[in-house]
Amino acid sequence: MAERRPGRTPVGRKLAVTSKAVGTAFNAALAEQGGSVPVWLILDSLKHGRWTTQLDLARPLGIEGPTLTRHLDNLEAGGLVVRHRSDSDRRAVSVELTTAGEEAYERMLGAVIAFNRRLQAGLTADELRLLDDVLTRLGENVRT
Amino acid sequence: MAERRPGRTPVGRKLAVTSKAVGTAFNAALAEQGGSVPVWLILDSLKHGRWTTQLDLARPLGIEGPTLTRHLDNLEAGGLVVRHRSDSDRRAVSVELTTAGEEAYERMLGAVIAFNRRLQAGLTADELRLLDDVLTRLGENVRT
DNA sequence: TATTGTTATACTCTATAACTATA
DNA sequence: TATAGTTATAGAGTATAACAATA
Repeated sequence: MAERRPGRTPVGRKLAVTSKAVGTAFNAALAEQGGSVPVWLILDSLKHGRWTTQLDLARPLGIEGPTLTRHLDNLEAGGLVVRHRSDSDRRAVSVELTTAGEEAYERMLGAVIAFNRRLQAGLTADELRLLDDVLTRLGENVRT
Repeated sequence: MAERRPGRTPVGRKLAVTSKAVGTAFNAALAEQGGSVPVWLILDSLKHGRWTTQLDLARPLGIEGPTLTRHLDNLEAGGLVVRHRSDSDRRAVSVELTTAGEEAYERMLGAVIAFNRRLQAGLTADELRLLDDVLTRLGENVRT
């Protein structure tokens, strides 16, 4: 069996456990504003218009089309977004935030900012930069 | 709306998206050996005997008692662990890996080692140390 | 009364396969 | 035939509340 150096957990295990803890806390912070992590990621993408087709939206978030459809169904039922088919290509669907959606987004944004402040407490700018860089490379390393 | 410096995503969002991608890939690697991330974490804890009561096992993994019970039910149904009540305290339950459980653990360990190698590709020892340290502090920052 | 663990129940997020409607 | 999106269906992981057994 592999020996472990004291204080060093295999990075995969560490990332799995930490990200679960952080994700759960992130979800809890968003739940107070009626949101969740995937919902926040979707609203944020809509807000910043970083996409064209729904698959282009889903892919970077690591979800498949039907999962996005389901989230959009819920958001639409909650009155946060509206969908209507495009005129130029009637297969395509345009999704927009409603006024209520914008307001919900802003509330969640407040929770996200507060959460990030708490999460980053005690970390230097250098450490945050390096964390960002390392996470990027980890993501690339597992991309199929 | 908050401006974003180029190349810098809020750490919460980055961690959420990256850990989802890494977690999905980790799960896929374990699934080839009949496992999953939570199952691996549980088997690994059993293997290293780092616990006494089931709650002591569940807590560090970020799950609640009933969730652990469910996983142990599945593991027992699959013949990987056996449970029997302790003689000294008949409320407590002792959980042990069977021979089949040990074998499954070893197969998963191979997958985990290979996965970690892939995950860490291109990262220096210094970067890994810092990542470990930073993840620890992030976990502490969200601990309730 | 407090603790250990289980049962009952239900929720969220997710995916694959098959489908509709366009193109 | 290919593409955009949805519907149908199913599964994994999780939690809260109530419970049983034991201390």
